[in-house]
Amino acid sequence: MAWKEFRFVRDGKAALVWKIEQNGDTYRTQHGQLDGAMQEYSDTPGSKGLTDSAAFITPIYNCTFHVSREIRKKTENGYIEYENGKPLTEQIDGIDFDKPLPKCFCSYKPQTSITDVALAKLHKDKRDRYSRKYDGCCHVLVHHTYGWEVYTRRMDETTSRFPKLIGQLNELKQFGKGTIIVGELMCLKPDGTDDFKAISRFCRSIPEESRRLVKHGDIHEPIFVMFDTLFHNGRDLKNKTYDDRSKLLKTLPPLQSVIDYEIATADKPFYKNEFRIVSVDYYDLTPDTWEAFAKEAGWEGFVVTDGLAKSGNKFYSFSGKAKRPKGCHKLKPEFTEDCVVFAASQGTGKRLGRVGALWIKQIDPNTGKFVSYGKVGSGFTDEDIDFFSEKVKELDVPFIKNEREASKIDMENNYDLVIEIKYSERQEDTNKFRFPVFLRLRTDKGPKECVANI
DNA sequence: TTCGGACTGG
DNA sequence: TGCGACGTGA
DNA sequence: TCACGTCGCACCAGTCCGAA
Repeated sequence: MAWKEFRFVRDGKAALVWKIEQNGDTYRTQHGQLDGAMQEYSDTPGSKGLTDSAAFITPIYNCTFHVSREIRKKTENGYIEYENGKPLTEQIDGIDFDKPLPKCFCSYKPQTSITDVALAKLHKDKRDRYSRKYDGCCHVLVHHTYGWEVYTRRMDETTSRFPKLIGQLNELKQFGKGTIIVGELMCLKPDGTDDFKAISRFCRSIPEESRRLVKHGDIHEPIFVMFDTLFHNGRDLKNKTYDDRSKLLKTLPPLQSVIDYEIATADKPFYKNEFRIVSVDYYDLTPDTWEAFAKEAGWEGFVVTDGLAKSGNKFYSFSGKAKRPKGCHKLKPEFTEDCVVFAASQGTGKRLGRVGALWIKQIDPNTGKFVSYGKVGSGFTDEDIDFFSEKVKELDVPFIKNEREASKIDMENNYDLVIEIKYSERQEDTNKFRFPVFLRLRTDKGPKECVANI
């Protein structure tokens, strides 16, 4: 079968090329820059469902499904199909407020970290601005020529979930047509910490169900916390400084000012009024104080931004992927703990035939017994993967696929395999790690020393 | 009723 | 959400 | 040589949907 070719043209840089070819039950992709070296990957998805059942899908049919899904993904990220070096359609590179935003539009994101040196310099120059980082769902508000619309981060139009929000947006005269605002949709617990579960449930349910959840009081009406303005009254703000842009946000009350903890009860909202559009909270912090402050409050962390930074071409993109401009960084407290490996999962793709992830357990301090706290698959180098693939073979560590198989394993049987991981927090009910990352092997520690810090 | 795949969001 | 691998170009 | 950009692979929790 012939290759299908797609390209993504960039300003002042070589175009990106992506090709895909299906051969029976296997497909290959190639990617790289135009006229540059290409990297190749291939996959054989295999069949799906039980043989002889109505749902059985042949390997070839399943492969075709995977291929069309890959093509859809690339198309949604702004790639255009090419034939004989000619584009079949036109690539999107601007915003038309008469139309819905394209799927490939994407706002910038903060960089995942900042070095101590860089942060110290920002502070010394008095350019560091600290805003709280929220744990909600990122959304984009757009004032089209035909009114306000709400979009998810992936540019799915979701306005019908937010009748109240739209009504309130229409009263904000400072944001005219041709405005794009990015922010976080939030639910709060009575103690003021972020309720990610609640907002997640609201955003994932079908719109009618979302509204029903609010009506029945299962979830409070979400609040929208603005953290930046990309376009204002038709003007692109990519060459404005952060301080300039934040003047717009400061025309709204910050989140903290609309909450009254005194009136909060388990089932009663604790907002001072009905208004659900606020600005981020700014804090007067320093490189030495932010971490303790965040841990004490139980918050995700902060975003530190250079007040004089301009984002330029990294302000937004039409590639479906967030750019990370200079001068905007996350500050997240980090936690590390030791865990015992009790099983492994088979890898796929480039980890095929090797270990994909390690299942980890710790001693629950309340019962003194070992409990599974999930698995870790990130943070491994290629050498680490080779090392652990050998090690699990040597120690005869079982391979398992899911939690059900994990529950059949005798947790009190220990392999002498202790690793240190870092994570951002533990999940609320299960105490499993959220975003676990492998750090290093601990040969100096024994299984009995791995007690969960909960 | 239960389970797994597809998908999304972090 | 996280990370590492890889190719490219300053 | 190193920074940057892109890609691919891994995590947990949740909803929806269809099949067993």
